[in-house]
Amino acid sequence: MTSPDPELTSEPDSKARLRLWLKLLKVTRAVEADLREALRVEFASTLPRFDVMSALSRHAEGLKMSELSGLLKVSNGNVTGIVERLVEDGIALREAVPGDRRASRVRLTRKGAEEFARQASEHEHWVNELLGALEADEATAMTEQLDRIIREEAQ
Amino acid sequence: MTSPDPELTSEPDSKARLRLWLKLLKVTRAVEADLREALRVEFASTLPRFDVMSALSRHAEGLKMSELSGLLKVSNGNVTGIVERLVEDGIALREAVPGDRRASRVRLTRKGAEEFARQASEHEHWVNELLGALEADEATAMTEQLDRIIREEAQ
DNA sequence: GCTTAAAGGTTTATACTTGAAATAACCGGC
DNA sequence: GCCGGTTATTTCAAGTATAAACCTTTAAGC
Repeated sequence: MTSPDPELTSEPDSKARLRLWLKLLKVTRAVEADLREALRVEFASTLPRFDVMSALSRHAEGLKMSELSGLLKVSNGNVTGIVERLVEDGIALREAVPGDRRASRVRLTRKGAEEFARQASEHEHWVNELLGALEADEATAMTEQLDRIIREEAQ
Repeated sequence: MTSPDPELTSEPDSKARLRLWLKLLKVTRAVEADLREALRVEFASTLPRFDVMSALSRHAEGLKMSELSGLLKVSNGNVTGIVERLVEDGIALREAVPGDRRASRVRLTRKGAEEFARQASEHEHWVNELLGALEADEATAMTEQLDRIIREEAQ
């Protein structure tokens, strides 16, 4: 178990980070796939819809389209279609913004809020199972490390 | 800094895992967005194409469509379209599998292999910068923790 | 040989995603 | 009041993604 000769084995740190990236991608995709499947089976819904509903539920007063796309970090044109379908399904509604005829404010309907409450509860349960390999304190520590990546990038 | 009264503050572990999941998603999406942008600007390519090329480069003998979709964990019909475009661009080619007229084997052309070599080198460099907030040993430790999630899930 | 089941792929319908272009409304100065 | 630039949003084209239906081909029983 001696430390190997650095001259012979020194591997650039970039390899360790590359492996981490590939593993991050793998975990995220695997968990996403499970969540998507669960949403589909249990609620006949999708992950993007859940994400939009989640953002709206945290802002009962409603969000402008651009605020929504900003929060979710997706393109502007993207939310147009998702909100469109949510409105068709009676989950969300759009209201005019007084004083600005360009913008509209999106918020959950009562039905949408109730529906999200049900889904969010199940969602938390699913995530808890999927990430159950980590103890709560490990999860918290990893969250903080990941936060450093976010902050470094933001600059 | 005393430990708070558990009766009042005890928060289920599921909240810690949920926060971790949201952060995982945030980091992965942020890094993916940067990599996609870089691939687009530098090589006029996309992440899915890079992923397929990467898988093919690790299997010079070629891969069947189903092997490819299995490795990348994407749907079967998905790779059909991506490979189609790679073939159009002279990056990949399909050959018949002797003894099985259903299957075909996909592999990189010489041009494709050269192109991938260039892209992979840059890719590693980008990832190294994007995850630079973590030291190599931290990255390695996190990779192992993530691996536990994968293994638990696989059961 | 014939039937049936399974495997390998493509096609289809639908949804999500991006970046870029288009549309419309606002806002400042003049 | 008009002009030019900015802002809010939608539309568009192309690509990515899934699940489900479908078509061949292969393999297994009998």
